Amino acid sequence: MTTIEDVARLAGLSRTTVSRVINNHPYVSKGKKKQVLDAMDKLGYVPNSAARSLRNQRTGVIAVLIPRVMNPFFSQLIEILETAASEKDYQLIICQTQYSKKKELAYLNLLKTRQVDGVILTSMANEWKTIAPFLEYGPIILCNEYDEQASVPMVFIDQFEAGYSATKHLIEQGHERIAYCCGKYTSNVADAREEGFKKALAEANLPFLEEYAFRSAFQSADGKQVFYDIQEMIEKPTAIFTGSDELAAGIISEAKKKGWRIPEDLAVVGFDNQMITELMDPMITTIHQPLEEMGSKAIAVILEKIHTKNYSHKEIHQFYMNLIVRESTVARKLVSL
Amino acid sequence: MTTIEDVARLAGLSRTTVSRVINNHPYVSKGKKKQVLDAMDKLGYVPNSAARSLRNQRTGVIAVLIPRVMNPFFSQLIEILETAASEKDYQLIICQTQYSKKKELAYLNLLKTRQVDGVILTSMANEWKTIAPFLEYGPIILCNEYDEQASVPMVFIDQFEAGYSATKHLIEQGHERIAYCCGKYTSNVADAREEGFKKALAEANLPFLEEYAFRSAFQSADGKQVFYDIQEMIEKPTAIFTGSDELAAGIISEAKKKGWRIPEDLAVVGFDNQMITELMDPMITTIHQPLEEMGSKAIAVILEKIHTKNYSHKEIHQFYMNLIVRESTVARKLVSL
DNA sequence: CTGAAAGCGCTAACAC
DNA sequence: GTGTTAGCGCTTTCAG
Repeated sequence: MTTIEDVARLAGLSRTTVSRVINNHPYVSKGKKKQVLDAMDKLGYVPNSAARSLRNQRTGVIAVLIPRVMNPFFSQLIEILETAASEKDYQLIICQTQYSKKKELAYLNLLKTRQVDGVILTSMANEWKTIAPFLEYGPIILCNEYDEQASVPMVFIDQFEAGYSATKHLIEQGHERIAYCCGKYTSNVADAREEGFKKALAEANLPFLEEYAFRSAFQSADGKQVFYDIQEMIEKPTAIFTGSDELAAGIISEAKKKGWRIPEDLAVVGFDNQMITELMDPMITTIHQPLEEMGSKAIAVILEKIHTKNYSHKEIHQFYMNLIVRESTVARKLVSL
Repeated sequence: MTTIEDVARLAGLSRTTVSRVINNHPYVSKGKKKQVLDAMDKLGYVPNSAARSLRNQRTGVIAVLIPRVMNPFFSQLIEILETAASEKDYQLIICQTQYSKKKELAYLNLLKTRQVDGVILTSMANEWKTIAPFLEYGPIILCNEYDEQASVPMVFIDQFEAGYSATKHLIEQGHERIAYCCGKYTSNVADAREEGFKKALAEANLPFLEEYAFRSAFQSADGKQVFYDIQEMIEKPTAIFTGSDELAAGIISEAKKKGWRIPEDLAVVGFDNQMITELMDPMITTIHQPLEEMGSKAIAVILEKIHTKNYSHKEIHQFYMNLIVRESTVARKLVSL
């Protein structure tokens, strides 16, 4: 392993001067700078990052805690965060919590061990008061999550509005029996959606029926089950609002296999505007989130926190979504193209 | 920040003893061990990982180089690798190369800077001879990729057989004009598939037609374009072998929109057995890879390399895939359930 | 069984 | 402009 010492020796200069060149400090004469650069080049020298971290008390790494990488929504978020971070010369380390409180805490420990400069939580398994103590060791921000209690920056979309506008759209199509189907993992997120859903119903004087509420559906496989449950009902809903596109796709796919027509027999709204919404037949009406903007904002915000070292400060960065109407809610001939 | 020194002071012992407790060394008396543990507990002490890395010359981190996180195949692979690594107390850092040679090299530098103990390449943008020099700094293995030249462990499936069996299946359905559609990014992978494809054709005395070969299609959007190209042909293929399920889904979705019947007008084979194969209508015939096994093997192999420090040694760990026949190649009533 | 001391590779006062 | 030196927090000889 070649060290700064080797470079200094070969260049006939001190470690300090070499260090100054590495870090682009001023006050190094042109000639010596070149000597250093040449020596570094000849030796193929690269600074040891553990030594730098130890010395500088910073790592250049940010941890992103994510429930599951395979969830397309989250993998898209990772991609965006990674791109934004790498522009700022920060590495991301991806940590899968699998919705486990224990794993989440284990990964928050990265902050304590100084393995990372900050943590981005994209979902919260623990309560805020359990997480708060980690703020002593570095910044934590929420991206795609909201918590009333949390005293940190939060980047998220208005889930209430999302639930509201999707439901309103269904009501405008003449539906009166509308089911609600949304996983409860991102706790507060799901709650806000449900509030929006309820508000739209209330405005139209429609009742919220508990038997039409499915609150533990996450993936496409769960969508299948939801469809079976609906199929068993005496008085079936004619439309359903779902918390993710895969869920919607699962319901649609299974419904079609059983001979249901979409949207005539069941109108379905997805969430996230993933690729699959345009591949399915019918194409899925969904909610589009401005993920790119959210991702860039999240990185900008956490870097700012890292630099200012003021971690405990509530900040709201709210974004707006929009409804994209496709065939799964509006009979094909009526879709505006 | 609380250090080992603080713990030692509070426990009334030396740093050495504390270190011994942390690292579970023998020869620490029960009483003193308890004193140390109590002090650590009281201070909420956690060892600084940069200091440990510097001292131990190991980081406990492995880099996974991946073209794009959003590609469901790769995100599935990440999930599996992450799970396997975390069982062994290793962190994964996910690096998106975006198929760029430059980015790939930049990330290989993590090995030089000692930020990671090893690198898993899931795809190669550069030639092996460009990558080889990095072996001086730590182990590199290929997972899901193969290279004749590479002198390192390689974990992959028999892509030749995959291409062969999928094509043979199409031929058995009576097809004589079969198109080939596979992105070329994972260079050797695609080549092997193509060889298998050609062999199956040759065995059936069918010609390989260059105009039926699409070699730069990756995502579902590319699938659309491929379909348009096919639509323009005078003599259209009646079946198509594709390199990914999204590609297949893109083709099917677009074909249906133009009124084609699948598989009657065009039979389609996907690759990877992703979720989407069962959501589409028709469900997609595809190739299933034993990804779990590959991922576990990859982690086991790289950990072994990290420990033995013998990096330059070719090892073949080949896995077998199997064809899953669904509706996109066999008319619905004939699918065996 | 326990501790003193050296040093992993790097950077930043501080002197000159 | 440049060099000397003192650590960052940890582990590991080596000596007792």
